[in-house]
Amino acid sequence: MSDHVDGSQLVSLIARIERLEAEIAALNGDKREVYAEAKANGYDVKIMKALVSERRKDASDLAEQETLLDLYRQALTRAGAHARAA
Amino acid sequence: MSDHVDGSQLVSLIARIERLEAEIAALNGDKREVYAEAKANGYDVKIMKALVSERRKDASDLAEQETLLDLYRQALTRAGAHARAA
Amino acid sequence: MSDHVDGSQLVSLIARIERLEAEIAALNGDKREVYAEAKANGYDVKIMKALVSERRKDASDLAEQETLLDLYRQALTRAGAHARAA
Amino acid sequence: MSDHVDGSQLVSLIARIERLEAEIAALNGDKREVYAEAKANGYDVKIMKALVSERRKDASDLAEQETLLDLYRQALTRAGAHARAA
DNA sequence: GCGCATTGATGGCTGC
DNA sequence: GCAGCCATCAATGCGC
Repeated sequence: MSDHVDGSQLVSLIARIERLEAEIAALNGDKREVYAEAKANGYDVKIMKALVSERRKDASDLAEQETLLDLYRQALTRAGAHARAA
Repeated sequence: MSDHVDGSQLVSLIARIERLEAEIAALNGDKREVYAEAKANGYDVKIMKALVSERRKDASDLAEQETLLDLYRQALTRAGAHARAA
Repeated sequence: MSDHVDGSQLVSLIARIERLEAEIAALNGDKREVYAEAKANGYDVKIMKALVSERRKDASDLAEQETLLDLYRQALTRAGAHARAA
Repeated sequence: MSDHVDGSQLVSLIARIERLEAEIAALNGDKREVYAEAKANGYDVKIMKALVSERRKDASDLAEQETLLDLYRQALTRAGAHARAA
């Protein structure tokens, strides 16, 4: 009897999860529609996505560790690393 | 002057996208909470996720191409293919 | 002078990474070719991939926690959860 | 008898795929080692990955559609879109 | 040209 | 408490 799982609680949990996933799927559908509309109005969807992604990053990175990245880039340049560091 | 993009329309589109993404993020947060609650009640989250995933597949696959997969499995078994087809 | 990165070491590390990534890309190309060949011989690529994936799982899961998954499935069935736990 | 699959050919194909996947897995292991070594030498792995990714992109994008992206950025700026296009 | 499948990147979780 | 690992999510590339 010990390997007996409380079904009704599990049902409830699973139901909540599936409800949330359904809502998420719906919203993703909406996103797709917005992009479709954008394209219909002559915008380049790929670029728009890049822009959104950029804004998402900027929001979190707070001016960023760009500094360190620059430093590495310079180090790479100084040392050579020509032709894709082959 | 042709490479001039209608800013206000773009703003609107981007805003709608970002709104949708925010809602999706919130729902994903909710999902995480539900799983946390499940875990707190002694359920195995990994298994639960497998179950949800399974139900998702079943919903779409409608009895499935299981047939063909079985056929391939049998072919593999018949011909040998022991120890991971090494 | 402290924010000075040793360029030659970085170059070496990056070069090794890029070498590895190039080899991986090549092997992925080979995989694609094998699948193309399979398709040319009348096999269903999608099913084959499912099979390979299945074997990969089986290899790691070692008979698995199928037990617990079954238990959850049963609990769900017992309690109802009809129509996708709506 | 028609739903009979040539087992030995399938075995061979699957075996080749699994061989390739094993090699790829090994190389990915090597990559992980290189990054671990980098970290041990004081490099910031996350930044290094960003750098590698950047170089990967640069290689393919050939100077890029940066132009259009800039245009969109400007349009956005002109029109307002303050505070994350809320 | 669209949708899907794989691959790469980020973030959460677990073990030390 | 942090580092390493794993699982999820976004993004690119391929096939239909």
